[in-house]
Amino acid sequence: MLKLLGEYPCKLDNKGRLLFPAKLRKPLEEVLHQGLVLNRDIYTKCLVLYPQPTWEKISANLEKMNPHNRKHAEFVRFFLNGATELELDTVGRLNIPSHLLSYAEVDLKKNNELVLCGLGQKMELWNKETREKKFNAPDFDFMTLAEEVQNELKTDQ
Amino acid sequence: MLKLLGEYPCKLDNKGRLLFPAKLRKPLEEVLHQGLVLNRDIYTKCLVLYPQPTWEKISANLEKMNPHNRKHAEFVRFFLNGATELELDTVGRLNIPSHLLSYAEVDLKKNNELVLCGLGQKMELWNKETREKKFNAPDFDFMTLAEEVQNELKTDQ
DNA sequence: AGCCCAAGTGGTAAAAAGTGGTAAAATGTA
DNA sequence: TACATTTTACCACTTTTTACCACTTGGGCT
Repeated sequence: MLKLLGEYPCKLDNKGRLLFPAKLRKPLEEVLHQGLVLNRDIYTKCLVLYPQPTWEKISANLEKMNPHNRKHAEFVRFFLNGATELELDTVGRLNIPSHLLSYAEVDLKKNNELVLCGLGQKMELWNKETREKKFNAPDFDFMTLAEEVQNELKTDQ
Repeated sequence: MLKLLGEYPCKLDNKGRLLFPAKLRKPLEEVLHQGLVLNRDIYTKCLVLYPQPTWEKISANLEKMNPHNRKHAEFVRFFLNGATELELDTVGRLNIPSHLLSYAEVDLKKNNELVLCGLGQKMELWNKETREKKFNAPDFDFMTLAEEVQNELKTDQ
């Protein structure tokens, strides 16, 4: 069972390739040869990186959608459009398609600093700047969020 | 059953590694080989160090969250991002990621004195200075806090 | 078609950072 | 005081990262 945790700074080289952090390679050893799938995040301007086993669960869910329901079809279309299969090259670099980079607000000319974050079964890839802005934004109040979520959980039970 | 108690001063070496206090190693003997998880505290600028068994309880709660509820997703994102699995090296040192150090207001260049506190099933790691300021702050009134908490407990029951 | 340029790919070497360990100093204990 | 443990400071080694370089491929132009 994968449990990816933590934040890892990483950079793009001048050709737009991401050097995958060594520390994240270790917990992924088992599954890395099966490849990775990179996709847009649905709700925020970041990318999601799925190890193949996790991606398979996601796909399985998509299969359940009804292709004759227009909403469902539309969702699947959008969702699958961004997804790309990737592999680390021999040196441990990921070649990220430019349309995904731009979705994550990365402009190679301006900044090349990203953050890769573990989220259990998957990872998120953020533009460092975007991420910092998000967490430092005046309306981002983690404490209140935490309280609310905890209370919802309690009453759910 | 773990019951970690007490305050232990400790220091970072020049590489940012924390020398784990010998006195805390003993009560943890049983679980130390299973590893530790370090995370940001939700409500204050300190870090929380969970022995693996405690962390598992926490994770189990996170699993209950609904990934399609944006609030829940946001909470999980922020919470898991900070968490990192750690192990003591052969000499008993903990390698703390720099983004966690800075969350706890530790700047390696300026100060390297921390305090590790036992809190039953978990531990807290504080910047010594931050902690002293907190407890000495004029608006920190432990007696009143205690009264309030006790009363809330009574009415809850 | 042949040539040239640009972009993409794969790789290497040097620099930097991280890791593991040891020896000496300091502290605590019998 | 002498001993044992803990902590500090430092060193050497390994790994990771950075910055380059060179080769291939494909497209456009003459």
